[in-house]
This record gives sequence, structure tokens and C-alpha cells, in this order.
Amino acid sequence: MPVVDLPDLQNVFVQSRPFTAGSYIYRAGAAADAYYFVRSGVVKTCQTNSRGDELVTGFHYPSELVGCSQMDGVYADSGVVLETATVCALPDNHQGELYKLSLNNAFLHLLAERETQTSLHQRNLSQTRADARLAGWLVQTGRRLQKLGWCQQRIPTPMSRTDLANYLGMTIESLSRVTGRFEAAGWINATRAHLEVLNPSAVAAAGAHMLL
Amino acid sequence: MPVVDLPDLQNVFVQSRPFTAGSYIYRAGAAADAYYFVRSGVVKTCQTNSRGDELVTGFHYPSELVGCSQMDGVYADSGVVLETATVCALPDNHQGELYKLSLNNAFLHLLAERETQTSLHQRNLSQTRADARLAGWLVQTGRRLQKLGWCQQRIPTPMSRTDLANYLGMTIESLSRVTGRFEAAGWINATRAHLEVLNPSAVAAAGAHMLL
DNA sequence: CGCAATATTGATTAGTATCAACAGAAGTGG
DNA sequence: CCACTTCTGTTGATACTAATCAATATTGCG
Repeated sequence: MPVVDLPDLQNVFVQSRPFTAGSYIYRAGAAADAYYFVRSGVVKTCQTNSRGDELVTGFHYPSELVGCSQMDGVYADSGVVLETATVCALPDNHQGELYKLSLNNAFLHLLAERETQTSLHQRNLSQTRADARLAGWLVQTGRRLQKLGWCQQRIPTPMSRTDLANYLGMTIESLSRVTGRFEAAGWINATRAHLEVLNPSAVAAAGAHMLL
Repeated sequence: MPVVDLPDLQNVFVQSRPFTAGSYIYRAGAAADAYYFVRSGVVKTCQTNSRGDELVTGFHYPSELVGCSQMDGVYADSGVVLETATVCALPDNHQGELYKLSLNNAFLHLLAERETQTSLHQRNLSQTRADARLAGWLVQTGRRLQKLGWCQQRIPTPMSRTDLANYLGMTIESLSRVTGRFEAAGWINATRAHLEVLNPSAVAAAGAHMLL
């Protein structure tokens, strides 16, 4: 599993011990005292509303930031580890650490890329067909993995089907049916741990709305 | 129309002349050379993919930032004025302007609140029923307006129905039917320029998923 | 006033949520 | 090592919602 570092900025980040699957990096509602840079592993961000419905807001790979969603000084979502992760904490101590980052702009660029990812997910969610949303997710996730130097045809799915369905705005039954249809068409090979794209052009066509 | 300023930071922002409705503050694909702080008016952010489908990614009121969505140094969306707006530009000249902002943290807090708004919109989009999405938007927009000291029952709609439907992930026909249903139930009064909430508790119940 | 753009209303179809039953994997304890 | 339980995911039948296609109405503007 590759490890990614933020160039020139490791020294202002605080390296943490590895987090094991299922553990929380930070919790919604707690005082927001740090941003976290994911170096390895996969992290999901999620929030629960007052009715108790969970919403999965994102899956985060190495080189990405989590803990950026804050309201009135408290985290608006939780960061949960899906696959053993190492992260760097950037303490938001209002005393100059952030300044060093901002100065060199790498931090702001990470935030800006995060925004872009989010708006792409918005675009995906605004698709009405479940097939289009799964295909769009495969396309977009493949691109993210490729940027990390991984295989873009082999999408790891450390998250549960429930989490993925929630993230894609559909029920688990619908997700199961869509993956079933894609498998029957020979487009993908779905296992618990991976979604392997066998016919990239067919998937790309079905997720064409994600090509900016 | 109230004007909002970013405390202690006006001096690093560059005040622009007012933008009239329909004009672009910045364009998707152009070199991202600034962030923009909305002081007055309403701004929509949108992007068009290679198929030509437009996606409205947000509506932005005073005190909010736009131009944050960047990828590889270019804007990933466009900022279009819906209602005459004045904005402050923060040139991203890599020479220390941003540093002043980050130092006092107000800028990062604006970005964090933006993230939170976005995740709330994600939650709204993940609702399957169109009624829930309109109600959720009314709830959330009301709260944003209230923070600005405006009336949270009277939601101005300077955007077209097409834009609003697009933003809410439904067709204009569906939006029209939902507003029609809400009006028939006596929950709202819909005109072209405003959506007035007559029965706040009913709307809040229908948009209960938005209560964090 | 008349044209063009935008919005509403209607009928039909397609897709997904829901409810329910079943299958498989993972973990537990004898 | 194997029954047993539990959790997760799959498959099936039905109802309901929203997209689509089409027509009409309204608004805005020259």
C-alpha cells in the first residue's frame, strides 16, 4: 500500500500512529482542533442527523484531506477508518501552524481539489438512474486511483455495500441489482472486496456525465 | 440589501465594482487566480461537462466564498451573478496575500463552513422524494438567510426554476408539481421571485432530514 | 402588441423504493 | 470441527414516484 506525503510540509504535520479499521479519527460534534491528511489507507466521512439517518459524505484516499467540514468550531462529520490508515494531523491551534501551510499554498490546493471532488459527486448524485451513478462512481474513483499510481480498473471496496449505496443515494437492493446487471453484461466483476472493470469503455459510456 | 464584510480582512481583499445579473465573476477552465468573497447579492456556481449538461453546484449569499473549486490551477466551475452582487477578490498570487488571511483563520473558517453547506446539500440530494428535497432546501436556505438577519420565511428565488430544479436534482416539471402540491396544502406561497413559507412546521417536518 | 423564453399542467412509461423471503459469510461456543 | 446465530448481501413481486413526451399557459421584453 503506497504512502503519499505532502511535499515540503511533513514537518508541520504531526504524524499519528496507524488507525485500525473501524476506529474514528475524529468525531462529529467534537471541537475541531485539527485537519487530517491521509497518507495511507481509506477513510470514510459520515454524519448522522437528528432523525438518526447516517449519510456517507465521502471516501478518502491517500493525499486527501479530511476533517475540513466544520461549523462553529465543531466537526460536522466523523472520520472513520475503513482500511488501516496513517494520517498526519494538522493542529488548528490558531498559533501559526496553518500559516506555514497556507504560505506555500499546498494546503489550499488540497482544499480546492477536495471541493472539486465534492462537486463531481454532486453531479453524480444528480443523475436519476442508479446505473449512471454507479458507472460515474467507477469512472471517478478509477481516475482518483490512477492519480495515485494504482490500477484504475480494479476498484477496492473496503466499505460495506450499505455505505456505498448510501453514498450513491440508493438502497442496497438497488446497488445489488445494478452490480448484478453490470456483471451480467460482462462490464464488471464484483466481489466483496473489489469491483473490477472488465469493459472500461462501456462503463465510461454509462458514466459519461462525469467527464468534465 | 445588507452588505457583509469579513472582519479585519477587508484590507487584503480587493473590492470589485458591482456585477450585474448574468455576468460571470470567473469562468470554469480559466486560470484560478483568485477566491471571491460575496458581500452582497446572490451568485450561482455551475459547471458544464463534456456532454454539455449544466450542473448548478450552489447558490451563494453574502459572507460566502466562491471560486474555491479548482483543479490543477483552473476553476472547476463558473461563478454567475443572479442578483447584482459586489464581491471582494482575494488574488491568489502566491506572494503572501493568502498568508495574511490564513493567519487570522477567518478565511479557513469560511472554507470549513462552505464544506458543511456542501455536505448538507449532499444529504438533501440523497433524499429520494422530490418533496423532501424541496422542503429540505427551504429549511436550509431559511437558516442561511436567518444567519444574515433576513426573514427565514421569505426565500428569494433570483434563480430560474430550471436552475433550482437542476440544483435539487429533479426536472422542472417535478419542481413545478412539488411547489404546486405545497401550495395546495397551504404550506407555501410560490411566486416567480419568492417562495414564502406559510406553514413552517409542516415544511420542517417534510425536510426533517436536514436537521443535523 | 406580439414574439420568445419560461413555467405549468396532463397522460404515459420507466425506474426505483419498499416489503419480504432467501442465501451466504463471519463469528461464537460447545 | 461443526452446529448455531447474526450480520450482510442477494433475489423476487409490487406499488409508487418521478422522468418523459406533449400541449398549454404565462411572463418578459422589444
